[in-house]
Amino acid sequence: MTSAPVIWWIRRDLRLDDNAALNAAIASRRAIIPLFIRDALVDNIGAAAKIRLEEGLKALSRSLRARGSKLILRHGDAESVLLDLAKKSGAGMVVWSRLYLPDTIERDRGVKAAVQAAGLTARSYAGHVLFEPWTVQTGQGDHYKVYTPFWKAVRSRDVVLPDSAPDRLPAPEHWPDSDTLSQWNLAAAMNRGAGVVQKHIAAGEAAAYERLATFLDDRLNEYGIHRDRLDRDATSGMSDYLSLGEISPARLWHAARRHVEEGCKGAETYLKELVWRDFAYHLAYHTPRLLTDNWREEWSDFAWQEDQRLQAVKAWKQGRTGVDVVDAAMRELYVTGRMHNRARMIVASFLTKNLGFHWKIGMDWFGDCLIDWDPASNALGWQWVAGSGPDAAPYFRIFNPQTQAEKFDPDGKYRARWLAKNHSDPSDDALAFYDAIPRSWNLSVDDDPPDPLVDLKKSRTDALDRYERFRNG
DNA sequence: TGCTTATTCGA
DNA sequence: CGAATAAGC
Repeated sequence: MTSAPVIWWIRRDLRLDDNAALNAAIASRRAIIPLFIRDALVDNIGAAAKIRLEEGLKALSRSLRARGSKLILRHGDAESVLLDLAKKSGAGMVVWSRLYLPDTIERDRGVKAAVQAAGLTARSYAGHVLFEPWTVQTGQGDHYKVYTPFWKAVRSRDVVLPDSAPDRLPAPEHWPDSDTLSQWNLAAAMNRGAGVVQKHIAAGEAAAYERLATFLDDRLNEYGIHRDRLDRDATSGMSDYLSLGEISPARLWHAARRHVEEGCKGAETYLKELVWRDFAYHLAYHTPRLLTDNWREEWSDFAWQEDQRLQAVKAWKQGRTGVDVVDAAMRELYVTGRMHNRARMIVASFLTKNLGFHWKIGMDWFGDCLIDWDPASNALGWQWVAGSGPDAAPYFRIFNPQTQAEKFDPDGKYRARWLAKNHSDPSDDALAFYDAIPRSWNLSVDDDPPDPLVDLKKSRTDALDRYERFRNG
């Protein structure tokens, strides 16, 4: 290859399959320099997400090597890194997959302008979502604010059929310098046993497809029935792969659509869940305050609990609320970096309703602990539960954790798995929590089980009273 | 993608 | 008298 190389700027598309930016680079018949930049936006992600990113980068790096290529790592301001690398490598073009959150849009706009001003070609491509936010509109030309009409608007749409991964990526004559992952030490952000979370991660495209195949073969048919069960492995498990783009939503869409056509019962339900992710991006794009503030602006008057009860927040984070299903879920989060979707709703309702704390407190904790961290989905989820978001229920919904546990963990298996209490022989997972926590928490497996932080009945009526006061101004 | 209370149903 | 159902939040 003698012509100027093209830089494939990798951000949240750690995949070779179905990657329009990569395919454009290949179509250009130039040498490709795969580049990941650790910039301020990367530095800002949570501790668990950083560990997950490190594992994802390792997997991508291996996969690139197997195809005669190499992952180049650089840190610093994206614009300067790109311009510097382009200059030193003689690259004439930069390609990337588009992202849709305000901070990434702002960064990418600046980068595109700077790259073009330097005389290079900059091209961006779709792929992180199924439907780019500006492509879904109501009859009035507005954006959708309620899920069901959004779903109806997109359910029959065509999604471009994914391209498969290239066998080889043309390499440049000289590889530019690269940082190393050990230099970056992304795990250092975690002030606790990173190894515990790491053990639960299976990063990379190959792992994603393995999990997907199992899901499609063994679980999709019953997905509609079992997906809410805390005590079963009945969910897709695709969220962390989607978060880093190790699998494309289009790939999942087509897999599920094929199963719908084959009469698979749960496939439609799964498609709906996949489209919720798009809906979240869509709303975050059109109303960015979704990510940081109450989507319903009148909620700024809501009387959240004040700081004097922060002990309760601490207990929530540490899985010591004394409400078993809540504590089990919070420990699952801390140990694995994941939490069952149904459990996310239960703990969110408990924090925002029973304890009365602002949803942002919970969202920030999720941001620090989740390996599948996705700002749009999380903001939508937390605001949906709190009641401050779009598509809210016409009533003030308060989950009863006890009822939820009986419905979705009828034999108590989920609770027993994550809680050591009342068991002479606690599970490995329950014990792992004590390896994962920082010493400063000062907790021991021999501690007495905590008393319930609040009475469920009273905290419910208190929450309803707060809501009534808010509604009546 | 809920919960509670009141009411009806059916043994 | 417990289970199913309906209404209202």
